[in-house]
Amino acid sequence: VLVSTESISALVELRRVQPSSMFLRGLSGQELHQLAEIASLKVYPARANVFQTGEPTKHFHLLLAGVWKISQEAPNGQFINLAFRFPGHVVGVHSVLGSTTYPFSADVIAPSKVLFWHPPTLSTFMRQTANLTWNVCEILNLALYEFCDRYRELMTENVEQRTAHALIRLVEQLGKRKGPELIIDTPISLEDLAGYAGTTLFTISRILNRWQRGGLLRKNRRLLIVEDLELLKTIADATYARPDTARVASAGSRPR
Amino acid sequence: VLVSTESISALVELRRVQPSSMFLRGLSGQELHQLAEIASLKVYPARANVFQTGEPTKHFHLLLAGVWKISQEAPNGQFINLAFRFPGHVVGVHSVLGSTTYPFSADVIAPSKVLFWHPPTLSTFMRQTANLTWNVCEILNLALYEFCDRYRELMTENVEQRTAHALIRLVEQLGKRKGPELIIDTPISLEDLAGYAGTTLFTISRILNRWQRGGLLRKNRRLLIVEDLELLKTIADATYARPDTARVASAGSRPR
DNA sequence: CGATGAATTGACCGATGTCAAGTGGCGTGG
DNA sequence: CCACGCCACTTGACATCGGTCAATTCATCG
Repeated sequence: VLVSTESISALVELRRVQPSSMFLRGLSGQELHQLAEIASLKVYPARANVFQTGEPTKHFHLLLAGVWKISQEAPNGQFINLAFRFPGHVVGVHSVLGSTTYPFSADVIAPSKVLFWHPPTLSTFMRQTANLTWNVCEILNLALYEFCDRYRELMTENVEQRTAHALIRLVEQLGKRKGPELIIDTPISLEDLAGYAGTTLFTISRILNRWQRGGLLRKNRRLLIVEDLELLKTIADATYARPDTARVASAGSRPR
Repeated sequence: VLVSTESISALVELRRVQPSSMFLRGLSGQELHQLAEIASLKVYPARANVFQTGEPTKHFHLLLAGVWKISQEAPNGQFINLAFRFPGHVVGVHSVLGSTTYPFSADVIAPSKVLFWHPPTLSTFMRQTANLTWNVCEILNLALYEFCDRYRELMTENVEQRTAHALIRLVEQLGKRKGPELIIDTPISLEDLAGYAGTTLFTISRILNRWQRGGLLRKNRRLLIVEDLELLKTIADATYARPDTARVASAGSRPR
């Protein structure tokens, strides 16, 4: 049989990300092979736009390397970051379930490599592959959990707590451990962070600087180093009974 | 073969709700029959609690009649309504995906009838029934869409718009058309509404009364009648450029 | 008809968004 | 290699939405 070089490298990539991908969990070598045959490979530079809200759905993506930002623009122009996507994650699940336009935009934050599929083709394959359908169920279920959590946080927590939660989520996904420190070397703008935490870049700026003065983290334009994850978690869960004033990291901030 | 009376009535109920249930869409008579055999039937009175956050997962539910409220309590005691559930909806999808505790509470708002399944049993059946797994995928996908929308709304819209959206969602599900009016005869407390719109019962009270004075709706303790759905939608989508003052339904409200 | 819980209304105020005016680091082009 | 300009970020002043609490009023049910 004919086997294209593209499907060979696709197979190599699939094997490589399988351990870190819910999408590929439990698939047999045979199934990976079939997936690879209908996949294509592509590379994106940083800052590229992959697709925009409202565009007709062209592809289902599996991220192999890099970081993507999934966002929406509100009618008033404000930007909301629904999620960040990392290697092993999929983007555009809705496409295989019959949705014909993208309900959000995807932008490349760190140079990326992806496999992508033609939705109807993948959809057909999924229907024959019980494992794959099940995996998609689990992915959606997990995403739903996360959104419920973030919805509740947005509704009940103050900006500082939400920012802490946002940072924790980020650190868990792309923080590189180095002794007691966690390093994020993907340059995420304050605006992106704000859109993720549900606030404005002004407020984020104030909070991060306050935390920096308090020794919770260090940062510059392209690096963010969390020095005290425990304190961050304390702030995030600060279950103060009521409109409390004793803010953990505010102690010793600016005099007035 | 032996067929219990319970599984017979379960089958009758399954046939009845099938047209309005995403969960049962496309299932064959044979499959419905098998589902019925492993199902149980139960009735709940209004105000009953079905399960609480954190309880071990006992059942997967399919609502046949009535209305349920799915909620969480925030650490500070505030109540959040994640969703209302109506006939044809399922509750506790996470249980068949291996989750062992309920991440939310379910309470009965209007007297209800449900079919329920033992999660591992249903899980096994689902794995053999591609259609069912696919349906669950679509349900989860839709729920995810809704939460993304509500997340964005919570982040970008003011309370009046969010309240409008909440009311629209309610009316679409349980509004009974009567001429130009839409009647909601399920008594939903202001507190429940507040938890659904992401605000407090005080603010909800003020907004509903303002709308009532503006002729958008009428209400009493147990009935809510939307008289002008179009206006409601206008308020919900009010895409005013910036902190605008010309609020649609505020015109002609209280003198001060 | 009284008790109970739900809803109303007012007064207050604080967290956080908005806007304006810097500041500084980085990359590009001369 | 330096200088310029740009863009991301910072910081302050201010306004305001909507949450909090307290005091009533209202309906419904026994």
